[in-house]
Amino acid sequence: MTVRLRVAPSPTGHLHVGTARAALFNWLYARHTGGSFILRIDDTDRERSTVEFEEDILDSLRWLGLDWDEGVGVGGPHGDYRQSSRYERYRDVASSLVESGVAYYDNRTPDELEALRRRAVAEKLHPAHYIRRPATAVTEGAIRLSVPQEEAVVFDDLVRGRVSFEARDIDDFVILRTDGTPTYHLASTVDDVDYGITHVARGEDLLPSTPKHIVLTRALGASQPEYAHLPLLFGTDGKKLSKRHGATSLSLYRDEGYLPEAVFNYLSLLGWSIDGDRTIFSRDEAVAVFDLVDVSRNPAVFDPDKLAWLNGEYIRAMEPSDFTRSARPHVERAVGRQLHEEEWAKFDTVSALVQERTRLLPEAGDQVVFLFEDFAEYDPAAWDKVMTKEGVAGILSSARDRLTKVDPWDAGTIETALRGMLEEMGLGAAKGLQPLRVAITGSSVSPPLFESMAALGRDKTLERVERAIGQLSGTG
RNA sequence: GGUCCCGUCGUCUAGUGGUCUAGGACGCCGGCCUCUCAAGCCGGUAACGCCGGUUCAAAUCCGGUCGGGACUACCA
Repeated sequence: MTVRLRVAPSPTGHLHVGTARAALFNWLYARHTGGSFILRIDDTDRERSTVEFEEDILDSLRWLGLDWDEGVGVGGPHGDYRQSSRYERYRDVASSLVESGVAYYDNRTPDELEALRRRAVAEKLHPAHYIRRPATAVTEGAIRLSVPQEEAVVFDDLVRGRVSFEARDIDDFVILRTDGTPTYHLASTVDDVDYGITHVARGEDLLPSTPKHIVLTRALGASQPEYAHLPLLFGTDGKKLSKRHGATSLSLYRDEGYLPEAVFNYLSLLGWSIDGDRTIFSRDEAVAVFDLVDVSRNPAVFDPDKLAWLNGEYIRAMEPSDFTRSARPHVERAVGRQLHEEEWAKFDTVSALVQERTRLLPEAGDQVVFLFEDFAEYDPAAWDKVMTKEGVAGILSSARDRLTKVDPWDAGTIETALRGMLEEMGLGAAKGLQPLRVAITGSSVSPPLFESMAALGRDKTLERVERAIGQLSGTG
């Protein structure tokens, strides 16, 4: 039998990194086994579901490189793979379960149900203890599944091993609401059965719901899928990852210039490892060895620092031309306007230098703004640290004189001239060059100086050296 | 409270009775290199929650304990 897995996000928000990680593991296992990966959209919450979020989810999945074989957007033998299209199917299933006697109508009010729960708790019983089929049958209201009380529900979870729930702890849960809409348990289970899902790999938060799904699956006369409950993702405070922890939507990472390969690699490391000592590996390498049984049981803390480091590794590994192209939007964003061809040519001359110094693409922009716009003011800390020292004015004016004569204007010639100056003045490179860096970039941190000057051009370079001299003498 | 899950460096993890005075990675600290910053290289920091038991031998098996988490809806 071929393996079939699915991911079933709700379009009530952007694709969450936790959902993305679950999708990733499903995808890895499908690809590893040569099975199918299916995208279903669980949009039964009509109030909060939007087409924009659905689009965002599809885009994010594609961006991550998780292609699906069936489902929303690509079709397949099971309709459009949206739960909102299957209400009739869910109602039919619920009524037939009532007919066969394994489900029943319940028109008790929330207050009555609450009273039953309180009573059970007061008697130190499971809250669900008294929520069972009422003595007298009714023919309206919500529909509950009658959970068989004889035996425990036991299953072998691929990541957790044997898990067991006492039947008496499983309440007769609602499968169809009074308004005729399905609950998550019904819709999800019916879909898994109808779509022939063989492996359900999802977040551990659904572990307590699994016995319900198993009981329902049996009631439907279907065979039970394998379950794999993946460890949850936590924020740095040890709590389930949520909005409070900052960036939790995948599209945000895309917009902030993370590389999909890096995010893929990082996410795969959360709860899984390819072996004892490799951290960086390709999709194909992961596909080759991935197995759900190797997934870790403990929750993983999402560490933005490590993701950033990994992203830097991937950026440095890029083809220089790919980097240049990827960096462009970020450069324009940092500069605050579009650049023309001549300016791009300048950027190209320092692109490789910038690439080595970039972890996150937006940093590439920050490093080169000085090439295209005059900075408004010097970084105060940089100025205090390097420009207030003895002899700085002399360095600047001497450099100005030398730079005026540099010909041709390229990094090598500039370096020769400036190093000649350093030697003549008896200055160390660090001491003699930092003032020039601050003068032309406004900052004490920048790409290498000679290349920066070469890209900036002679006129601008001299202009900025003059500006610094003026500032020093108090007339700037 | 109840049910269930989890417990190796700050973090992600390797480890399935001896090869573990516990390995790799991020971070952090120090050094080298160096025009700054990165990168690179070298070195360092730091963990088997605790208590019992089984065994010649336990991070690995068992029990208990403590701690954390998820769930506990006519949300998903």
